[in-house]
Amino acid sequence: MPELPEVETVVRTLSPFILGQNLQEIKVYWPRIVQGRLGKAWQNQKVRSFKRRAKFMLLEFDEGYVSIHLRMTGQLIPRETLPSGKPPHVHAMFVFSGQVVLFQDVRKFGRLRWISRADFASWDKSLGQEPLEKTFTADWLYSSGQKRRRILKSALLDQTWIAGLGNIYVDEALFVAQLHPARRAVDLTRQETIRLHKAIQKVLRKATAANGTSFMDFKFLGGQKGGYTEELLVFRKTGLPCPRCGSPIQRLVLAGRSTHLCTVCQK
DNA sequence: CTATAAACCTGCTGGC
DNA sequence: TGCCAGCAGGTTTATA
Repeated sequence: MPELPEVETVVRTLSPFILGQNLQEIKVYWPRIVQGRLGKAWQNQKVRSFKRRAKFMLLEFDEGYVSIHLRMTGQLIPRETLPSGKPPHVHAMFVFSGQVVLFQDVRKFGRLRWISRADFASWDKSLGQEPLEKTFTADWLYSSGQKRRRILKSALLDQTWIAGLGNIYVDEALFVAQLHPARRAVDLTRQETIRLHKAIQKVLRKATAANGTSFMDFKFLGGQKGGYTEELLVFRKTGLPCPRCGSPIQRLVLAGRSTHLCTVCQK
């Protein structure tokens, strides 16, 4: 559920609550959400920054980072004080000096991890380009695409190539670029690659500005929904008319993922 | 390398 | 109305 625009929205809206605070404690109620060991290098340390990288959120401390991944159904919910009990589906609580943030996740797929400064570079290197950064250019997309023989649907979901796209925005970007998801990255012409590059940035920028897409679960600040749900063009629109040509949107399964497209417009 | 499936979890939906 | 198989936006791991 949370892809780049949703994670960005969480970071933006949650930042004022936690920046500059001291993280006193991380209460963990479902240990499997923790990868490796959280240690205590962050304990009673000031939050230096709170940023997004790919679909991860990073709380930066002097000695490293606490990374948070929401996977499918995770949410971070700010509270002024510690709840008296453990609310349903809350598997961790971040206790800051003047704020509490609940990690709630119905499906328990979300993950927390400590990344020391020493490990950060290799962790960062394992992730692909940030699609809204200046380094993400059409030229880069074209040349790196020459090495990708997989179909676009699968390639664009690969976080080691482009970091932050998920099922929703891959379908939306491919529709805007008028490219069929079963095309292979390596087979795209320069013109097509330029279209894809523009489409990815356009879709992600608009979705981020609208606070993301709320399908079933995504909410930020504990209850607010993303506005991009109203702007979706093809995702979960099976049978509805294509916004460009009016023929019905099709659904198929590619790379094991539900895929929505207009077979007339996307070649 | 690429592709596919299964696993991790729970809740919701649709069909019977 | 009630039950149950199937499905869900993510990622990793195993297997072919």
